[in-house]
Amino acid sequence: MSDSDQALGSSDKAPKEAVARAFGAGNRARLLARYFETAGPVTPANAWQHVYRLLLWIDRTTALAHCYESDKAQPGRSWYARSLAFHDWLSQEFDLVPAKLADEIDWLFRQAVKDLATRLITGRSESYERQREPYAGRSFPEPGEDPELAAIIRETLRGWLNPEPPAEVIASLTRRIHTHLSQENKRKNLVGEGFEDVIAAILFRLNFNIPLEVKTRIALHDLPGFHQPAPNEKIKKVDLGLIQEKYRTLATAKWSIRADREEQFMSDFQTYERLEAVGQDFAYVLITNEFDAARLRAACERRRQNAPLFTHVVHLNPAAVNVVYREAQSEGSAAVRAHIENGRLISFQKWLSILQGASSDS
DNA sequence: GTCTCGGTGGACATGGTTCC
DNA sequence: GGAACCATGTCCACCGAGAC
Repeated sequence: MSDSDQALGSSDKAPKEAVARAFGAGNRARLLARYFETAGPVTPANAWQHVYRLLLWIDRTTALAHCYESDKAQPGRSWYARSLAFHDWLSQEFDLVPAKLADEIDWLFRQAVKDLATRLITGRSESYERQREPYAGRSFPEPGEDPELAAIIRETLRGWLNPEPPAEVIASLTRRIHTHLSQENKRKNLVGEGFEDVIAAILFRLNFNIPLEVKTRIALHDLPGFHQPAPNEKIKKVDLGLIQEKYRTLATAKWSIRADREEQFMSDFQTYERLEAVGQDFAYVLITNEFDAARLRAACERRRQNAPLFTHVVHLNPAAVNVVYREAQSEGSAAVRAHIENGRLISFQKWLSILQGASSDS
């Protein structure tokens, strides 16, 4: 357990219902409440750090903070240099040596994985034993057994293993390796709705000149001033619905952006516009941690009729984007730098300050 | 002409939630 | 309990530009 784990009280025992869905909304809410109990004050200036401490992770293949797809970030490829720059910048921001950054981020996932491990240990003895009972005594392989991996382990460590470990020890080791690697696949679930939850948790802890109501994953028609959809029409949900007196902000939170998701932005907005019921403006905001210049540029420049599609395009920290592209000469990177400079791509801090009613930098 | 590299986007895997 | 849907990252193929 790292120092930060101890500081944040990770020894709390997870309730059964939370452990049953370690990555579900209930357990996320429980873990977030625990994190913020001891995480210190939340301000617009440090909000991005809380998001990174909770959600950002280390790419296992590069051992660097993740800022782009793993296959593009392998040593020798262009995003490896950018990942190094990002890792270096973040380590400095957190006042850490680069090797220690891993201990200070990814808190939510690491805690959820602990709860998942609890479930696996306690849950296997019941259903697992029942399922295997008809095949008992017939030499069926155990889950996680991997003869090829076992052979690699034996071959690599042959000179250091005397005597050679028993087969069941090697099998136990391969099972642990498989479990460790498969956990990474579960991260997607946490980064998805977890990003919305973390933003909401931060908003709950800030003060606003005009009181702010925050709703996550709310049906559009449950926000004030929007019609119900037609009976045969699917209910439209909003990642984050914010209400300040009569002003409504519909925010879409995407940790990263893909082309297919870009298409959704326009169709979502068209639905919001069509179902708007009171003839008043609403804000449409994109909050992201995307680093790809082309995707950020597209989000900044996308238009509907005669206006930008998004009222604000918000990046967790545009300074990190500048660091990543500091040596890039491409048209896309130049466009993104220009969008940061002219205020089209704003920081999470800036957006929170706008919501607080202090539109100047704070 | 061939190779390498960066950019792009479709297909897919995984797991949570909702609905029936 | 299962199907459908939604979220994400990864895998993979393709394309175009530039170097040789």
